[in-house]
Amino acid sequence: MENNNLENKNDDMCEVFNSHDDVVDRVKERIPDESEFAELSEFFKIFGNPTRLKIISLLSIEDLCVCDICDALDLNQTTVSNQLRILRANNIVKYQKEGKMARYSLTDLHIEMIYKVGLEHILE
Amino acid sequence: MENNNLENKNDDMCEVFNSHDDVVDRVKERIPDESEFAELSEFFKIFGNPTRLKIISLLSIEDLCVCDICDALDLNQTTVSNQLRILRANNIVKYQKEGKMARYSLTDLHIEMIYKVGLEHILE
DNA sequence: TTTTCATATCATGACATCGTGATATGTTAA
DNA sequence: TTAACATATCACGATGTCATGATATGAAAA
Repeated sequence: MENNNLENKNDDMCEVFNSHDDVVDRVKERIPDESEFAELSEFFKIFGNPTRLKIISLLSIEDLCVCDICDALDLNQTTVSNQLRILRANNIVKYQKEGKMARYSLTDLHIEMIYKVGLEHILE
Repeated sequence: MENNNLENKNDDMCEVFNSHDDVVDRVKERIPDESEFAELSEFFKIFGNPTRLKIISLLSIEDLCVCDICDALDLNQTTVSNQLRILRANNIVKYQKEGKMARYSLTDLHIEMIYKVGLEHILE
């Protein structure tokens, strides 16, 4: 079917090599589905903000309470709290209450890996 | 200086343990500077879009020309070309011209690693 | 109880990003 | 040449995200 040289696609691009249909069919089978790309892009969006990256960076060194994060980054409490909420909602940080304090930490090693590989990439 | 019990910070948070000043000083020293966070967040922003992730996903399987990407993802050419430009500008894909075609590939293994660790994270 | 402190949530205006139509560029074929 | 094709760029309206001020919650101290 794919080498039928009169069989056309909807659009009119790239008919130069008819092997392309094979390539396209082959790679289409091997990628995740729509909903996984949606979820994954939401996940990576979280890393796309300097404030959140700073928080991730701090927590990759040690667990901290909200006020220490504010202090270390010189950011106001609303900003930090809002970003922590987003980080929490996306399963990137977790926390435990200790009296009136909330001690935050990274959810798992994936987070640290992604952060570090990214940093390596831009520094090379 | 940091244990002076009358020395206050600008805001009035978290004076419960005076050990916190030490913690803050310690972690502050170990994080990248402002410009690196800015650059890194721009880098990760690129992963925060499903269309770009799909392109990255395809190219992690094999190198492809623009029209094959359009075809495999069922996206119009403008969309793909625009996203490829962004991917190129952020050093995530590279390409070589072959006649009128442009064959795209991932810049390096960092990209594939980040993509795959992210996928692993959301699938667990 | 009242106050203070640590943190969370809500609302909002400034700004960024998305997909896409229109159009340009550059290459090959006729 | 001219036509067809593969790809790139521009412009723009719709939508999303950001930091922050105002305010709420809830725990411990007074």
